Amino acid sequence: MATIREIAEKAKVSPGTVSFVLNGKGDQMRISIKTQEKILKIAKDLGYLPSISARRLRNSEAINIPFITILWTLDTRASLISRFLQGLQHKTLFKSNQFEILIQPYENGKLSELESLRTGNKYNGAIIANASDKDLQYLDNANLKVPIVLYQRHSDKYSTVNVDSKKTGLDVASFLHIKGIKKVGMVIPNLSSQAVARRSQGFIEGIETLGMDNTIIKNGDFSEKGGYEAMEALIKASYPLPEALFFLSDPMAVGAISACHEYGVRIPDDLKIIGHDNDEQTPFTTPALTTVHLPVEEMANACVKQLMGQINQTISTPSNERFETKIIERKSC
Amino acid sequence: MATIREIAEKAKVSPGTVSFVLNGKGDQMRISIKTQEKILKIAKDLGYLPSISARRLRNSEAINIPFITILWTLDTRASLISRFLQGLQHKTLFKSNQFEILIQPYENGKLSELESLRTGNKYNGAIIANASDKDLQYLDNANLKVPIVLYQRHSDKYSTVNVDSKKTGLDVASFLHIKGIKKVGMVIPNLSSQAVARRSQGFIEGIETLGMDNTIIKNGDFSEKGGYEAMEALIKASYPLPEALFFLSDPMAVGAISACHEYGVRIPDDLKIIGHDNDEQTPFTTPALTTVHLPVEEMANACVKQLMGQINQTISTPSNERFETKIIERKSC
DNA sequence: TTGTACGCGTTATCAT
DNA sequence: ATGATAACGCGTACAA
Repeated sequence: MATIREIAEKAKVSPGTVSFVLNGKGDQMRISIKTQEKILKIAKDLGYLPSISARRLRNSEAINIPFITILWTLDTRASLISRFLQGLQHKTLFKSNQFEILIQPYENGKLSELESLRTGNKYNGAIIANASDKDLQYLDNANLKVPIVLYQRHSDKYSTVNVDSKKTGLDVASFLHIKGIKKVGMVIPNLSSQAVARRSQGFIEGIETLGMDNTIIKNGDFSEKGGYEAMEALIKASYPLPEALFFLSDPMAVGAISACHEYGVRIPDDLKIIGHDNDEQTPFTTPALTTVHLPVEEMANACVKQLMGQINQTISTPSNERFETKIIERKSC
Repeated sequence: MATIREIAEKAKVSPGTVSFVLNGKGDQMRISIKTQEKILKIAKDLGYLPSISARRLRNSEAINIPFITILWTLDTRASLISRFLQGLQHKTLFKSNQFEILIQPYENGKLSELESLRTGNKYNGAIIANASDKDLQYLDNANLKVPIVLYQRHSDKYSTVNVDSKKTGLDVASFLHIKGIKKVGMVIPNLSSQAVARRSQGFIEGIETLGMDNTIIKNGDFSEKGGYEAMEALIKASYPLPEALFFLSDPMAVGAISACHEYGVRIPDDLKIIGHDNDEQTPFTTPALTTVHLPVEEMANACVKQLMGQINQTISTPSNERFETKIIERKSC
């Protein structure tokens, strides 16, 4: 709140003197001890906070490096952000110092409350990681000042980096069909997500086209715990288990495997399980988890490249970059 | 690189006009279409990048909010950063908008190359997540302009948020001793980390004091893969397995469990396993992993609070805040 | 020690 | 109808 000029006024010295003292150059500039102490005390009393913006503005003999922000919701799966950042580590994107990364959390559905997207006074571009349908609707009507890239979402207005989630669902259905499976199920985390919705839709469509039986289970939590509880409920229910279950996130599948061990359900003999994401831990479950590889790291890279292109004005029309998912067959299915 | 004034010069208009046009207020301000197009073209040709610093400086009728940066090495375990950020989500730290989070990666051992710690022109304070011994040595002699907090490290010069890693090692040794175990082993990731070194040291000391046998295995990788490979090598070696193994990270323990299943080593009957961190997945391994709970989330909070205190100048002397680890007993040991 | 110009974008006031 | 001028925000550094 307090500025150097305010401090200068109170201390009856010039702004320059205050700057020198606060930067530890007091002795070097031969400012008297008394003055220095006075200045330091006033700064402390006023809770002086140096303005980074002013410093940057002034000191930037260096180049003006763009700020990129990652907008992610507080309920985003933890592993996403870490894989996302890991993706940026490679390809020397980070090391090249072409941009700075800012993390901006926001509440699901409240993207509209983020003034900074409209004023553009916090970053040069934004990657929006997990927009809910409500947020997407806001974006469709909004007039933003900064370029954005949507991760794992579709849009006609903005650039996106995405996979064909519907195709993924179809692929999984087909994968199960080829194995001769007739009765299948899907466990869906209970959240408003375009990707999850399309994946489910594709799966259901595939199931129906291929003439298989389907059970859908909704569960509130995409974590290990959610998967465990969904699996437990299924086991305890009176009707028999399907032959295979598709979990829409790997942590859920991991939780489910645990529940199966607990209740004596053998995988893959009694029940086959397939997850989604190809998280780092999945080759090491018992049995190793068959899952859908989501190229998060590559997509993270693509997001940054897209965004940098827009920021540098070398890209002007929104593009939809699409990556391929791939089923990684291991032991669980 | 290019500024509004440069564009103005080339377009033979005033800076204000350029600003209006680039912000989409051209029509509103009744700037002629031709002028607008000219300005936009020049801006594009020059690759104009708005200076966020200048915007912030100008627009901040709002308060000056401190920037906090998280300095993390490119080889930091991925789960750390995600649990760290998760920790900040709670306690409404994030939501309160008291600060902004910047992510700054750096190469292990090259903290000294980060100019921003000395110039203070990028952030008001830094949390250093995984300083190597070399980095700590640099910090000990350095004269920084911004306050810092060290996570999981000890220092007499700076504030730290830490656990007693040596005590953790002792605790684990004692825990195993109480179970009547005589022959134990420890699998250590091969990296220069104060925390890992102290944990090992405590464990070895405990083992010796309690008169147990010890085997130490060094492995290059703290991931699931590293644990799997270490375990595989142990199983294939000619000498018999110890009764219990202490893995210095949970992912390693998860990998080891997988290897045990693969080779028919029964846990906990043939071999007991204890991990470290209490990562989210550990209750869901088979058998559930006994591990040491590291309160990452609480520590993350403490880091921010410490740092904010220093930034606001309400805290001036470095403090060492210490948290407790706790053994979470499950089925694997 | 002081005075002051500077870095850059914004915007209210003023001028054809 | 079209646009110019200049003050401002805040810390820094050079000349005096």
